[in-house]
Amino acid sequence: MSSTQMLKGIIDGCVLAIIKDKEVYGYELAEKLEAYGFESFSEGTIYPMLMRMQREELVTATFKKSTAGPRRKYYSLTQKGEEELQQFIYRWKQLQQSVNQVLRFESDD
Amino acid sequence: MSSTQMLKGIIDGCVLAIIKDKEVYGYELAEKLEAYGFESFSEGTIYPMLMRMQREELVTATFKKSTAGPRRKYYSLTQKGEEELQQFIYRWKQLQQSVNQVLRFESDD
DNA sequence: AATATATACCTTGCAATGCAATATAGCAAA
DNA sequence: TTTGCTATATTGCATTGCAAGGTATATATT
Repeated sequence: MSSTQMLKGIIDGCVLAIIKDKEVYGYELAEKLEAYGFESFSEGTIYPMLMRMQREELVTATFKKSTAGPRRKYYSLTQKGEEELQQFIYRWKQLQQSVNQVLRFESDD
Repeated sequence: MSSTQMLKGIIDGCVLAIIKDKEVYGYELAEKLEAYGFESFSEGTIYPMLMRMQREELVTATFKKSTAGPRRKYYSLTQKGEEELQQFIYRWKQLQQSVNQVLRFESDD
């Protein structure tokens, strides 16, 4: 079992939360996630995910010029994206509760 | 994003924790997981997972007779399985911390 | 005996998604 | 020009959750 498997589906919610706070572009997002302690984040994860979210209308995107390199694609949350985020938060709370309950009796030994 | 995607890789650790507490058979495991609040658990998930764990030598299995149906395949944790469980717990704690930080919960657990 | 019900394990085929590797390109400084 | 950082995108693969379907055992009911 790799660490990456644990992330499946969970990153999505975290990305939505970050975007809600402030519009971001992909490259920036990868750096933020790493700062939050999510290890080993590659562009092969970030960009397909953002494009999928755009396709699902959870986010919108606009290109803006950069003074330090090629243009950046900034993502913002849609109403649908906000709703998805709320649902994620609910599910995350439930998951935490269930997992911690299972692990609790294990640590009682 | 479905609820099932969030489970990827996380169920494994929970199953190891349950098995460590007491040897279980697949059918029983499914019921326990449901009791812990993990919804929608099918045998199409449980059995392939247990067989994979056996292949990876995280668990051992022995058949025992049942008085209420066909024989049961009981699973126990190996040393390797215990080590895997400890690693899962560590990763789970880290994941919780990262996600909760992103979501701006204050995690005291 | 035949049928129904609950228990119990397994397989097939599919869908979702994280990610390494790779490609392309803008911009600035040496 | 070359180097290096910035920035987006694509391809192909591996993993794994799960619905659907199959097989088999034991007990109770008809």
